Amino acid sequence: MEKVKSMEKKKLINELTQGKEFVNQLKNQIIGPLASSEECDLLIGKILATLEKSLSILNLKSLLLEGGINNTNNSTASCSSISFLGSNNNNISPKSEVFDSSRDQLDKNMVSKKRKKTQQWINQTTISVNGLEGPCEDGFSWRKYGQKDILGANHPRAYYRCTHKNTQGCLATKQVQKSDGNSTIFEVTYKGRHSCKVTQSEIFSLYNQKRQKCNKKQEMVMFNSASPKHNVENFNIITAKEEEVFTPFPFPPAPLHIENVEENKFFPFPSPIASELPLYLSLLTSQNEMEHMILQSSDSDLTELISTPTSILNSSFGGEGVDYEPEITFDIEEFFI
DNA sequence: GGGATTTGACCCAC
DNA sequence: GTGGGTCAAATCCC
Repeated sequence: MEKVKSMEKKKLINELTQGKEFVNQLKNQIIGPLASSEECDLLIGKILATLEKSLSILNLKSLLLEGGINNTNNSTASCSSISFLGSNNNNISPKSEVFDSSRDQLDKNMVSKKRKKTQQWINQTTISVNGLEGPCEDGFSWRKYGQKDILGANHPRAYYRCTHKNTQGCLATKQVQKSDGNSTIFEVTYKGRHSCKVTQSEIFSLYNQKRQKCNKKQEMVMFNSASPKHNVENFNIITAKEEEVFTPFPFPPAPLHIENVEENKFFPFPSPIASELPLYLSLLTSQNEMEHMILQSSDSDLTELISTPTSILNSSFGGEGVDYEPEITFDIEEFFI
């Protein structure tokens, strides 16, 4: 058993190390003047493969440790956290085939009599942008389709869906609501996964547009960290995404979030929200730290690392309270297709 | 004029 | 019946 654990750990470290290397290469490709789309595609494929393997290992591990089903640590959606919420409070990895197939296996074994709801993946994030009117763009194109006063909430909740819903049938949606406690904090919940195709050039174009737009509105604090006017307290969102995310990147997340579990390209970070490529890369390079922690950690520590990776991401953002769940997955494809 | 936002009405799960 | 989510017509904005 110990041997298996050790092998697992080594495999994980190896995969993460490879992923990090690929990201660095990709970063150089993107930043470099001679970036070729073919090379970028190749690297992206490699990155996805390594991350997928890593996630598979993590998901299997967490599945074994938590019993697979109802592996909740009740960490849903605390303020300044990014998490996926499964239906019935099952915090299940949205897109992990490994996890889901394993869960299915367990379902078969346990013959759950509970009726399953349609899986819905929520990437909940919190953004705090002092002095700003709202959260920054997350790299996806959203259209507001509704707003509701929520019982017990001081601020209304705004509903957004992907602009490509009609043209491409993209079902990604997000909800944005100001925090009751702190009106400078926006709680963004991503649902569904982006199925729309956004080309790489579109992403960068969008990225630049958003950047300019946000600079105009003094919204892009993340790019103006030197400005004393702006302070991002809990910029969990890597406005990528989202988005989704998720997300998921809402990441995860983006972009991230998700009813379709059929795809197997994941990204272990929150929010599809994720939309700022540099931040993604920054996050990815934090694997170095993760790797370091894993190396130093005992097996139980690894579990803790998975369930409370706050410190890892914190270092990347220089902020506080960035949590993500082990189940969080992110379809990086959404950002690079 | 076309796309985005607003907002009241409607739907549906609980 | 209630509250959250979505629809769609009206309106706004570029």
